[in-house]
Amino acid sequence: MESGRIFFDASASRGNNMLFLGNTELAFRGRSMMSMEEASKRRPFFTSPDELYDEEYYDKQSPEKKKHRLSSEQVHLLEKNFEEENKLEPERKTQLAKKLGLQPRQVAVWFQNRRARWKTKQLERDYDVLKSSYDTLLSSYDSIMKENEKLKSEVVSLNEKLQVQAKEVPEETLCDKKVDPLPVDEDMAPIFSTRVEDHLSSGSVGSAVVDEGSPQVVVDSVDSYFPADNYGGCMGPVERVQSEQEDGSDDGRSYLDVFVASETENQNHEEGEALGWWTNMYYVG
DNA sequence: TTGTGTTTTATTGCCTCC
DNA sequence: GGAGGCAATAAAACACAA
Repeated sequence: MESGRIFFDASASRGNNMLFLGNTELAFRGRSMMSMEEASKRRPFFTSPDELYDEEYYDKQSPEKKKHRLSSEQVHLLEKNFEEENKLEPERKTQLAKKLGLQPRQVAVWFQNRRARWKTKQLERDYDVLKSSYDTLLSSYDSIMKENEKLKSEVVSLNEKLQVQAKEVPEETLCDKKVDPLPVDEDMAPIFSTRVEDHLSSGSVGSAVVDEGSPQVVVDSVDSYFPADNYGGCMGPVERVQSEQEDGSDDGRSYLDVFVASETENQNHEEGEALGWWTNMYYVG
């Protein structure tokens, strides 16, 4: 066990006058609203709890360290306990403190800080998951756009062929049927120009705002930091990311499903279906 | 050795819950 | 109102490059 010294400010412990009883050395300020510098000049370290009120000691010792690093054994045990349960009930706190030779307050502080570190890490992990899903979606979006362009040019060339044929065949042999070219630009533009828009914002569901031309991603991380009750079990307050619960589309799909829809999906769904044009793609990431 | 960035321990203030 | 949680912050301790 490390034999470091502890500088301890009893005024800062919410009224708990914490005297250090473990096997670490202790310094006691025992006074409120005193700066660290001021205090350390006046209240140097005690080498044992017995010396706590030994006024002579003040004159002999000089302040050295003001913070105590826990030993690796202490940290190990704390980590083990944190893994089991990241919150401390009072009883466990007391037991653990006894075991470690620390003040319950120190154990509580350690858990508090540990939770904060865990949360930071979790946010980083969530960000990574979200980003990779977004990247995947973006590349899918690009390939869809290319495919779309290809199909558009196919339609154009087929129309040209149709018109050529119409000119070649005498009018009376057309059985009174007029051949219209497939609409491409004006009429079909809304269908072809697959601008990815928030599928959920139009029509019956949701109201998310998405960058024009940017795909939208909905992601859930299993161990996400974000509490389900606050963020609908989703990643949380990430811009332009919408949870399933928020959008009301509780369809049982994993949030890792990435949704891409053409802007016309809602308003032209029926028309699209009739034409066989509308596309609705799920990408399972 | 020293300057600098990171990690760890601890404090403070505010908030919520009982 | 007290206890406990969290965010923000301070400051010591540590790591490491120059």
